Amino acid sequence: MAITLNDVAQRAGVSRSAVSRTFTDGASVSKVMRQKVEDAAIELGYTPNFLARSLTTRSTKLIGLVSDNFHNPIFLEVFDQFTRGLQDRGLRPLLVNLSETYQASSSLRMLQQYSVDGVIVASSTLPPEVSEAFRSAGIPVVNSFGRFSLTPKVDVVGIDDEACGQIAAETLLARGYKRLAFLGGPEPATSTQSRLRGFLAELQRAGGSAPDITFAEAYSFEAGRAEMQRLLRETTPAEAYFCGDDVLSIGALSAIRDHGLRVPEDIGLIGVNDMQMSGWQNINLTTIAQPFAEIIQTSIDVIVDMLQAPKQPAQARRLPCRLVERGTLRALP
Amino acid sequence: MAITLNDVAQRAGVSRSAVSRTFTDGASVSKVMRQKVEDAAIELGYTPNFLARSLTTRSTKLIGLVSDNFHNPIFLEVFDQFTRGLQDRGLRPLLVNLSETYQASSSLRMLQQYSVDGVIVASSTLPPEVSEAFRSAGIPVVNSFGRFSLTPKVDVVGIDDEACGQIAAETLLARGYKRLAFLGGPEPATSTQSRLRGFLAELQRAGGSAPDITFAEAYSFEAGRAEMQRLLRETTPAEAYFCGDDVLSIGALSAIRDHGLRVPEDIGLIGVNDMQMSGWQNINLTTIAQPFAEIIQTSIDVIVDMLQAPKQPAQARRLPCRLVERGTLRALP
DNA sequence: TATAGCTTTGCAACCGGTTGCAAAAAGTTA
DNA sequence: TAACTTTTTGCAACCGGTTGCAAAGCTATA
Repeated sequence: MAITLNDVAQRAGVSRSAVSRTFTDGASVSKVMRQKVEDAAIELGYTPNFLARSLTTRSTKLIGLVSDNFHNPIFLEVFDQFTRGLQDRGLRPLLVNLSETYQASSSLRMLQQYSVDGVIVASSTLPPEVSEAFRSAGIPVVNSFGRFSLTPKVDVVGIDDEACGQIAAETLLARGYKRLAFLGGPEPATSTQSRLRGFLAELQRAGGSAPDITFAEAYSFEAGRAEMQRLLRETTPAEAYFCGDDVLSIGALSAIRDHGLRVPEDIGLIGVNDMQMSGWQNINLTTIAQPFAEIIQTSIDVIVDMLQAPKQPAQARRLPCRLVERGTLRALP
Repeated sequence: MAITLNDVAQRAGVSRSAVSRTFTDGASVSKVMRQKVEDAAIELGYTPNFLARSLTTRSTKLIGLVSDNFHNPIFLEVFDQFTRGLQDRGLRPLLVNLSETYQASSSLRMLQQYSVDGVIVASSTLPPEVSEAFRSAGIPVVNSFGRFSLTPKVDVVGIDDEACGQIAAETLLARGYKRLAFLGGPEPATSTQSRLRGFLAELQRAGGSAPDITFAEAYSFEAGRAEMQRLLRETTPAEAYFCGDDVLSIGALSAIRDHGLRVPEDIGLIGVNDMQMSGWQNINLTTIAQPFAEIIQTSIDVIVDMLQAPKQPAQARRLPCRLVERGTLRALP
């Protein structure tokens, strides 16, 4: 069915090697030979088979892109940028959806079977063991949006969660808020814990009073809304909430407004992520932006470097966040 | 580096074929042979190389998943379901982002080079030529969310756009709206045109008056907002708008509210899609739901069937939409 | 126990490429 | 033109598997 090297060789009246060399850059072929081969190839509509090639070259240009986050709208932007970035470098994303029905271990075996050149684990919630399994199987791996560590077992590119908490505290204090609260993402997540730590540290440093601390069940609208509803029902609300992420904030926002209170007049909110939707005028959320583009670009750079020179010591990179001021906090005095 | 068939054969003291047969179902191996091989395989940590296998079996289990829609939040749900559905059937999605920088033709060549078993084009906006190119290259292809045709060149699974327009008209008329308007997606898209056709036909049938007709630049919040702002500025607004999709509706909604008007009291809105966000309480959009799960499931079924029995005549499937009533239309009288 | 029939196994060729090596061709220099 | 380099080319082995075929091993039957 498909046209192969042999067909082209025969057609052009040359050896198989000649054809192969024409399609491998850096190989030695004379002008006239190249011409003959290319003519035949075009005539037959030949394209080399990458997978057959990979058997000898040991490079498939396939990159496993594994994630468990197919619900937070921010990840559509993430996938967009990853796929484009990889494509631009001639790499192909093999997408793995690590939902509960699909075991992490079987994804390792699967990606091994497809001889992926590397793996990008794009998730802030998957346990580090997932990434580590790839590394110990000898597959280059980078954990995007992973947690920072001074002694990482795997390359990590993420944000500085503590600094993020610190920015939140600074921002809220600067606007004169006194009774603050932390409405975190899932409690066990270390990103949640790190942000809380940075938040508390800055409050203490600046002499602010201790905040209320609660956690939502998940990074989702419903979870944010439910937790805020509970808070409004069962507690005296704080003046301002530092929320685990934007989608959580939007859930909280809807609960507050439904409860008849106004944002930012009665309650202030600040999120994390700066997803596209947060800039929509009907949401207009003040938030701490993650540098998505840089994280993704860096992750790809790291993987590409590993393809050339494998097994450097693992390194964790922290990229800075920045405040994006919109309409859910009162103005600076 | 990696463990191969040879290593296992040697370890187990059997022929290469024996090992191969142990790992191909339906092949003939005795119990004791299987035991020997499996022991050796486990000992060495062997997994067969799918790509080498594909060379002879002519099946990679790779499915190209190509889309150009990495901005509409609905597509995260789409990717989620596609990846899971494919995984469940042992297929692997090779993701292709067909943004403008990446030519459709080069994606065909690329997917050919990787010998994908089939291709799913998940897009309502890509021209049919994209899918057709795959088919004429002999690659099984299905166009999900594509436009219906009585004589399709390619298998299509989508919604009945005309029926969708009809539902919108019926719904608005039933609620007593008189001055209706159509705020479509990009004008050239045939889905837009079909919905408009269905909308107009039903209005005419029911004796409604002719609606205002305008189009947004894209399926995006900004485009919906901009177009609605223009309408509010330059025209007398209609009583209710049938919008091209949900994200467009949300943009329009924000423009209306910013303009000091209320929804649904002053202006009614109905969208298309029923994305998750449309159910959020702070949006609460009345909309016409696309049966995403069914479209995706059917698309996968179609592709899987084609893998078994290639080259049936192409068929276009239309799945029904249904109204989801929320809060952006006034109640039934 | 000999024979027929079925199952299991190994050999060797093949899938579609790449690549080391040596022979052939082309280009230099004297 | 001869001798020496350098470049180009084809051969054959290899990448990691599968598979048709025939030989070997078993089981069942007479």
